Amino acid sequence: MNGPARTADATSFGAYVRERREARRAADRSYSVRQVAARLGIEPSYLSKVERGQVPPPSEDTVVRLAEVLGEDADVLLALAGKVSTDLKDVIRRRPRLFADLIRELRDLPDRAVLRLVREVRDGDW
Amino acid sequence: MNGPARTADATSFGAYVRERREARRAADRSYSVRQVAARLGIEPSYLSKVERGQVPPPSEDTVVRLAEVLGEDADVLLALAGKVSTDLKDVIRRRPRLFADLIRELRDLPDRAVLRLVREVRDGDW
DNA sequence: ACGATCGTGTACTATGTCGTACACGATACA
DNA sequence: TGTATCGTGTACGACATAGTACACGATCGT
Repeated sequence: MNGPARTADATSFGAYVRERREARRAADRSYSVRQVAARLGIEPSYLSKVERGQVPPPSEDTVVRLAEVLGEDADVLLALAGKVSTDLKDVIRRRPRLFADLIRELRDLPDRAVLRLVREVRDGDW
Repeated sequence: MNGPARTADATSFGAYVRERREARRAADRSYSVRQVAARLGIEPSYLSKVERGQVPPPSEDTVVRLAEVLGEDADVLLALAGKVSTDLKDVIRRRPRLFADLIRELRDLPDRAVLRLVREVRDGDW
């Protein structure tokens, strides 16, 4: 049974979104809770509660739209929401043995090693 | 009233589980629906419905226990269930930019290329 | 033959996810 | 000064998830 320790940190997700939205707002008054909510197609009161961590982070779709509106990286925002993009999960699901092994192998390696791998794959002829 | 819980997932997952359980059963009579369900800590009628794809695949925890009982690979069984292990998701969540990039880079590479990478990481001094 | 075990049908439910609907008082600004 | 916009509180709901509980007739082993 999964305990509550596994739930996403609603507070840090919300705080981050609020901070980013407020930053945008300083330059563009249209980044109010109400108008951003309207762009996302959700209720203002709901976005308000999300930003204050009063409710858990929204669904994947909503988080992705939020990232677009705020000009943030969707994968990072999803991570803060305790989620992983469906298209990444699909990659693993299609070849579970291969990708499960690889990811577990890389789990404890430092950023620079993983980064080196990314570049190697991108530049080499694989 | 049970809704339209009919996915292609449910069918192939269930069929696979049934086939594996029956295979075990040929050598060991204790692999009946009832006794396996008892080992998993679930109701026999539920396992029966799962195997016939009448309900969606069980929770991650239950799928993992099922893999143990049947001697199957948990990641593969989870994949058939349309899921990805929480510990793999955690790896991505901790360094989303790094792992999102890497996985997308590897998405369309052939098995052999990914496998080569796994071995390279495992054997080399990273 | 008959009790133990089998697989499965029907009915029901607790909890989680993902929001909506509307009202209210505060604030901005023309 | 008024009205347009603001953020937020309270209440509620639809649908998904992940099962349980129990009964029934079939079948297996001795």
